[in-house]
Amino acid sequence: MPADDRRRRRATIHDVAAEAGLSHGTVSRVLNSERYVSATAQAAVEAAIAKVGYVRNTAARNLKTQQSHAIGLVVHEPHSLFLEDPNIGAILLGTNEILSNADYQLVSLVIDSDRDSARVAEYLRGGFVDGVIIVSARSGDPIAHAVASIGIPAVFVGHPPDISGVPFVGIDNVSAAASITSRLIETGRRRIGMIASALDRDSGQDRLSGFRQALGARFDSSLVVEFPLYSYDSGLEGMRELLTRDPTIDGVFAASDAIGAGALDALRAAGRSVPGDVGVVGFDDSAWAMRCQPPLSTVRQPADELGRMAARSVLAQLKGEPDVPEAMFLETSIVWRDSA
Amino acid sequence: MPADDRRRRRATIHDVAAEAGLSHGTVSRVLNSERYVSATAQAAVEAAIAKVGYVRNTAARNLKTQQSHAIGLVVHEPHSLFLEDPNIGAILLGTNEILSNADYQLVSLVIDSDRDSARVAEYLRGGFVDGVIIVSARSGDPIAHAVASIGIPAVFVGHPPDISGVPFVGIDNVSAAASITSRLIETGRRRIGMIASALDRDSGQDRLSGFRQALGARFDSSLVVEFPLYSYDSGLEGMRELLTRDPTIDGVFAASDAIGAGALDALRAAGRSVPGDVGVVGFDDSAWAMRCQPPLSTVRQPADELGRMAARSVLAQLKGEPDVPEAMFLETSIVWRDSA
DNA sequence: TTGTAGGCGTTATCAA
DNA sequence: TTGATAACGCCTACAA
Repeated sequence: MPADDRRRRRATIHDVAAEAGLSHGTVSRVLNSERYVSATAQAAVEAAIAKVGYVRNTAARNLKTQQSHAIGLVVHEPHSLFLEDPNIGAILLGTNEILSNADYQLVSLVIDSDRDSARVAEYLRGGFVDGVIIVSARSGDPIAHAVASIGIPAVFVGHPPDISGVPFVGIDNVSAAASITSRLIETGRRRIGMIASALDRDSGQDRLSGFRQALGARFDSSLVVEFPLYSYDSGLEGMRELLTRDPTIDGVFAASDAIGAGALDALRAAGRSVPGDVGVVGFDDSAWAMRCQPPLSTVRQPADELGRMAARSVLAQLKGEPDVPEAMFLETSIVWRDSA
Repeated sequence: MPADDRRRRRATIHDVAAEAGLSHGTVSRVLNSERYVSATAQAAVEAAIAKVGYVRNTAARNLKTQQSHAIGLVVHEPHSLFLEDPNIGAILLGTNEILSNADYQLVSLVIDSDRDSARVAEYLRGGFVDGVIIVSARSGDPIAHAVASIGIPAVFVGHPPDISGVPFVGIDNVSAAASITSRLIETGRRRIGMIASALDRDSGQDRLSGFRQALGARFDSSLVVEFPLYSYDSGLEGMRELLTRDPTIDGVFAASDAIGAGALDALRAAGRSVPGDVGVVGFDDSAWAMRCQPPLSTVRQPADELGRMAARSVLAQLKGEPDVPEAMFLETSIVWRDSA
């Protein structure tokens, strides 16, 4: 193929207009499928577009319309967890699906430091995106507050405890946690502990609440250990600690599957059998759960659908739809495997 | 906060100019840190920018400069694997780090179907990105060919066997595979098989070549099974097949850790001990490897650095640097754990 | 060293 | 139903 082909100027609306023998105004109307275009004009324009290989110049469109046609996905998570957390990937994919069908571009913004935080806040303020989806915000999260104050269309996937007025989608962590804890009780466990985590987020708080609620009077705060991150290491260390506090412990609710996997390994190292000596349950139904020995009983959360809902919500806000619901909960279910 | 604050028009270069008592030409020069700006002007402009809260309008800039200041990251991988493959996330993070420091926006483009393929090709052709990084392309990949023909600055992370002339970064899969296979031999395994995968990619092909090369005359093609995907299920099924073909098999090279994890589970189900009866090694040093029972000996590949290198390469091409190397290899190392 | 003016490719208003 | 025409905010010759 000839080298000069590569550098050929991109076709504009004017080229299309010339080719079709019409004005660029008409071409623009066809492009935006407005009313008042004759069938003849329509056909001529379409043919011309194909002929000259026209594709719309986004920069020009964005400049004129004052919109970026992009939506930001803010993930506030240390890099290592970004890779480990199965929900984030699924949310990303679900979001991307809806957005790209609606001709919006998804821009991922990963925050891993305070510097990133400032950079992203500036980015949002700069109008680089028309809307924003915020995943796993914590209380006191600067981005969450920036968003609330900028007044840009936004939606939280899981909401930070200290913000209101911004729509969010999520699951009912309290009842899901209560429900899986109950089954630990029903299978006869007497001394049930929890490895709690991410208490600066609603998910972390609510899972702890649900646990407490299910146990009622039998709740024993000395059987709860807390860690900042939903990670394997938290599970490893947490389980060791729990074993020290009460060697007779026979049931554990891990706040995430990664934690559950760590707990399982700590238990094995301590010579306890699962589910024989100790029953363990997790949360997420991530790849972790399937891979553990034994496979983990856990709560399944529809992360991809969460992403889709979030995307639909921003889109609705962008279109100025009147009744965008502020809270949307999706159903969870329990997957019963071998660990309890 | 007053509601009208939210809708206040964004400051432009003109506002800054007015505030600073200069022309917008000068302001623009400061913004682009050009020569010929007096220290006085510089200071005045900077103060004015802070005062009016100016942030540059990307659309206008892009329209004028005919550049998008965005780089596409094309990931050609089914959604399910996108979530499982640890390398992809790490590549993404590495890429993002370099790009955002250089004031470029990373746009992730996930391809999961032929329709996506066409959409993305169109996207690239449309000038939505100034350059593109392509991960895990296969031979015959339409995107890879589109990129080559469009002539847009590009780089492959791992290169498709049938394209040349486009720079790529990668690891030496052949020698890494040969090296880990050798250690299987050195530890006394006699009947060594391989669960190969992704033979339509250089990584898959090369790992098989390395395996074959290490075994030399002892290579036995009946001990090689092939699967399209680097997945846990491939490992499960592949190991079962291998066991059927030769029950005396005592060594296995899994083309990825996910495959290795599957193989381990199949072995356990078949009542074989690892590393007692059978030695197993993987590839990637992903989270899978650590979590297996027993932990997997494997090849460590620096995925994040691969991402950084790729990003630097497109940036260099964009700047028109003369000697952008066409092939860049990064070192791998072997992580010896318990599975062999 | 600074100011002025023109145009990047759209969309959108207004006449025709 | 269509065609002119004027912005959108910025960069960049060129003139001063």
